[in-house]
Order: sequence, then C-alpha cells, then structure tokens
Amino acid sequence: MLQVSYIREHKEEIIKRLAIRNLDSKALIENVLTFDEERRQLQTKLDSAKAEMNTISKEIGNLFKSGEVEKANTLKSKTSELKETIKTLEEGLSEKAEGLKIELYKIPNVPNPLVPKGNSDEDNLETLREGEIPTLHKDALPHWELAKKYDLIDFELGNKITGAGFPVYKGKGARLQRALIAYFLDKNTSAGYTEYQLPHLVNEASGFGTGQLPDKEGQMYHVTGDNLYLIPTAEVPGTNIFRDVILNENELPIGVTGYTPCFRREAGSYGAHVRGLNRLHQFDKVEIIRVEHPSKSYEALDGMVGHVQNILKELKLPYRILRLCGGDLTFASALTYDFEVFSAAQERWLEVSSVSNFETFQSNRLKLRFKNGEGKNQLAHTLNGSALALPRILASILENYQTEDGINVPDILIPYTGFDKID
RNA sequence: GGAGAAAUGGCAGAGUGGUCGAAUGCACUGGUCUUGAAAACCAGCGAGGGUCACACCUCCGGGGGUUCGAAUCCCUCUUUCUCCGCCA
Repeated sequence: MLQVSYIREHKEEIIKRLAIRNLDSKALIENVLTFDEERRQLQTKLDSAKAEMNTISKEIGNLFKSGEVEKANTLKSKTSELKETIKTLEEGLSEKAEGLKIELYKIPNVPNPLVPKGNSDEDNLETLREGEIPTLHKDALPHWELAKKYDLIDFELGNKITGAGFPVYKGKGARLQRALIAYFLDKNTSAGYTEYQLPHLVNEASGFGTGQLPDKEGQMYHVTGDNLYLIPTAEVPGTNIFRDVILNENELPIGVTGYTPCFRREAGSYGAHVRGLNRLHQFDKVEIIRVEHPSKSYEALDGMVGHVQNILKELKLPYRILRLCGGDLTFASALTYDFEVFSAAQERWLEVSSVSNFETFQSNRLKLRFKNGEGKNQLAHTLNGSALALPRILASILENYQTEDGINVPDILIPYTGFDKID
C-alpha cells in the first residue's frame, strides 16, 4: 500500500510511473486525494468537538467537587448536542477513512525506473542466459513420464488421497525433495539468512499484512472452522514476523529463510502447461526474506539475484534471468527478477524463482519501521525471493539429467541424497 | 474440552470513575564529572493523526457498551498462566 503523504507530494510522478504498468491511475489517485482531503477536514472538526467536550467534562468534575451541583447539571444538559455532533462526525470520518483505504488498496506499487514497458511475459527483458542446454537422447521423456518410469512421484495416488495437484513423492523421489530442501537451506543460512520454521496456517491479520487479503482471498485455502488460511508462500508468515515492529537501525539488514509447503487453489488453470509438476495445489518452497534500510535495498536485491544464480549454477541447470516488464510485475513489487530454468524434454522455460523489492509497499501495511539516525520512525524496505521452489527444479533435474540408463543426480546434491543415480 | 486468574510504555510494575499518556525501577539517549571507563548527578526517552510550527485529538490486548467523564464499570472476542481432561 502506498503512503498517502507520498501520493500527496508526488502525484504526477506516480501517475507517470504507474503508466509503465499500463495503468491509467489518474482517477484513482484523484479519488485518494479527495478522500484524504475530506478525511482530514472531518478529523479537524472532530478533534475540536472532542476538545470542547473534554473541557466541559473537566468543568463538570470540578463543579461537582466544589458542591455546585446545580451548575454541573445545567452544563451536563448542554453536552447532548455536542455528543450528537461528535457521533455524526465520527461516522463521517470512518466512512472517509474506509473509502480512502479501499482506494489505496487498489493502487499497485510504483515501478522502479528499471522496469521495462510491456504488456505480458513476452515483453520481459532477458538480462542473462547461462548454462548449457543438454542434448537429450532420442527417447527422452518429460518429467511426468520419468516420474512414473522410475516410481518417483505418484500423481494418481495423490488424486485418491486428496485430489488433483497433490502429488505423492516416494522412494528416491521423496529423498530428492528432502535433499533439495536441505541443500537450499544450507545455501541460504551460509549466506547469512536465519533459518525459521514457520506456521503453515495464518490468521486474517497476517493475510492483510502481506496483501493476500482482502483481494486475493480466493487464491488461498480457507479453514473456515477456525478462520485460518493455508499459506500460499512462506512470504506470508515470514514477513508477518515483522508486523507492527519498530527495529533499531543497527539491526538492519535482517535475513530470514524457511522451508514450507505452499498451498494454492489455482482455480481455473488446467491444460497441457500444468501437467506433472508444472503447477500444483501443494508444493514445496524455500524462501528468503530481507528487511533492509531503504538506501541499501537495491544493492540487496542484486545480492539476492546473485545468490539464486549461484544455486542454479551449482545445480548446473541452464537458466535465464528476466527483468519483469510493467505488465507482468506483481501488484506489490517495484522491481522483480524472474529466474527460469530450461526443461529440456518439455523444451520450455520454467519459472523457478521470483526475486522482488517491495520497497515500502509491504512495510506500510505491516507497520514495519526502524528508528533512523534522527530518532524518527521510518518504513523499512522488504524484499523476498524463492531460493528455490522445488517442483520445477525437480522437473528440470529429471529431464535435463536423464540418460538412456537412468537419471544422474547433480554432483552438489549427492551428499544430500546419498545416491548418485536414479535407475 | 472444563474450572479459575490475568493482559498497562523496550522490560518489570503501580494505578478500581475526573487533575492519568499514565507513578516507580531497569534499559536506552544526551550532558556534568573523569586521562578513559564505571559510579554518581542532571535532562530526555511510547505510537498514530493533525499543524508551517504550536495547539489539539486518539491509543492502557481487539471490538462494542454505560457515563458529562473510562486504564478503572458492563458485554464480547483473542491471547497467556494455573488446575483437571485428552494427547505426538
């Protein structure tokens, strides 16, 4: 959520930069400013009405104390009108405040100047491509066939137990999952991130904190009996660690990493592109989250990109980095880099990580601040990224590392799997 | 799940209807003193709104109510603690 004060002071610039997202925000911005203006006017009126009430109340107290009951009662009868005024003003104020909030919720983050113009993923800017795309043997299979052939993942069993999109990993498939999680966590902690084990269900307040609520409610599984939500990403519990927190400047930066399963309803997505591990209702992901000083957040973003890059290099997977265009940028992000790995048998690039700087967009909602050098509370910047999401990494390992007589395990993972070949 | 107790500033902890945004201690910041540090002493020290700046308004777990007036009384929700039950 953008700060109203920022909108007030940078109106034209914001409108101009939101156009990068193909968003004509003029009316929206005007609306916000109108609500804000009206809200402040009512606030001022309400404040002075309350001040008057406070004065009278004090006076009444004093009159009672000095035994002037008559006078006190006269004064008392005067308050009813004032009370009515206050009530009306309060109602008007909360209406305006609510209206302001609703409008603010509609405005996405202002893109960083680096964000290219564009409408869809086709306009994303490829900034780097690295790694060798393997030449597969003639009978090479896509990962869902490989999973079946080597008995690594049982999709049908998942259908039986739960439903589509809840695969069952078994044997070496399960072990490979565990190996990847352990490897990712090790990489992240040695880069300075503190490992957390976080709840997989969150309350409403957390949903609002990271912006899944109120708009994206339909994307999460909702446990209605207890009004809790299954997390769609560790970003939700991980970032809400810092909800309503005021840090000391010297505590920055903070790095958090955690493995969680992620639950997404993904309503309405079916078809060839969601086969196998490509899109699931439940999947595993290791996330990295940073809280940064505003002056350092872009440096930190580059650092995170380098970190993810390093992991993909170690796994020897062919990958590319994309700087997302305005049309593909997520609502809360100011700048996002996507990582895609080439899945040789499907002959497709698969998104495996998304690294973003949210600047103050999340922290404004979260009320995540730090005490700056002047002793003032200032919103911190938040960033996060996947390091990494498992299913498509697994898919591309299976596909890219397949040979005629089995699937090789990437060298870096062998200490974690305890085997070097799936056959 | 049942019974009881509680929730106040970074922490501890006073405060049961008016002068309380809130005593006191600790922590923290600045100063005096000191070669330096410690101690001692002095001062400052929660958050949000509002204002050019003041004034002013709001916040004592969340929400609602009673009252001229609520940290204090009532209702409700949440959380914590103790006991019982259940349990990996």
